[in-house]
Amino acid sequence: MGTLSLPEKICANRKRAVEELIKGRDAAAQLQILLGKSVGDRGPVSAEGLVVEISRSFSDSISALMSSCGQDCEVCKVPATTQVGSPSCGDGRSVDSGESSKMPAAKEKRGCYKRRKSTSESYVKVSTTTEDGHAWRKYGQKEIQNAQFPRCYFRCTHKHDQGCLATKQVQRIKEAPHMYQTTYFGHHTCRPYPLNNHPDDLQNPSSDSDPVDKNLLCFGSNSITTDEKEHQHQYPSCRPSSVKKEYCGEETVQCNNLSGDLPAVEPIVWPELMPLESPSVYSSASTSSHGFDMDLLLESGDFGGGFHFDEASFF
DNA sequence: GAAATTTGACCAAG
DNA sequence: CTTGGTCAAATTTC
Repeated sequence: MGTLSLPEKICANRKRAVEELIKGRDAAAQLQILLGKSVGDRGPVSAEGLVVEISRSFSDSISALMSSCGQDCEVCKVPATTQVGSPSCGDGRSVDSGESSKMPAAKEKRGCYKRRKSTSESYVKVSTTTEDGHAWRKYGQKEIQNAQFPRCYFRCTHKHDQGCLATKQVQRIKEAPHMYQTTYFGHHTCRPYPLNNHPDDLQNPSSDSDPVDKNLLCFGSNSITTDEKEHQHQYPSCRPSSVKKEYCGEETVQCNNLSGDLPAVEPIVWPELMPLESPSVYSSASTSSHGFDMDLLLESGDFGGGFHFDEASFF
């Protein structure tokens, strides 16, 4: 250490990151294929092993990238374009007063908002459930081109009473209809529910807890540090008591209390997320390697319930 | 009656 | 022009 100049060190780290990402990608592709097979048809490679490999590769690459740039590294900053929580997104209403000048009377018109840029701060979670411990309110649904299932749009229930701008989009995955891809935008600034209000729960978010954190990879939002993520998910309620109707299902993964006795994998299913047509024919994995992109699939059911995903292996 | 969901319309981005 | 994200009135649920 110390023998390399800074540019050399950055280059080396970058190379390492690329290698790790490639491995991760390949492992993810294999896992994707595996998940498309029946349980008894897995061949020599176990899904469990692949997940571990994926996790390790991604965390290695992340750490490599993190270590290769200082805090001022431009690459690691949030894209300057859109920042969730800014007046231009989250809630489209509060949009862009400059542009509203061409609007008659702001509030009269519907759809007066600015569309979120794809580069805005977001992260994706793929799970058999859409439960995440927060209370959401559905505000829209849309048929998406080339998607078998409609996409549902949710915003934080506390948008109005607490001004929480968090939103999410839920879409069933065409290649795996029992899985949901949930894209989160913005941070929860609300205090969801005083359920069991353990002060520890509120003040010590690191108490491992967050079902989301354990399983998601953050993309696009390079600005979300671990601390921020912990803050943003500091209410790790795994219990449906905190949830409204939309959380009638069960948590299948990543609860802090899921030590062993996992519930049967039975995803929450909104009727509107049901297939528009029978998903009897899955697309071949080769056509969809981009569909999952970097999303990490973790389904407890595939791990026989005994597999505990260790956060430590992640970061 | 209040709160949540549904659904058609509106509008911006591409 | 097409597609996707959001709004808000109407409807449903509790």
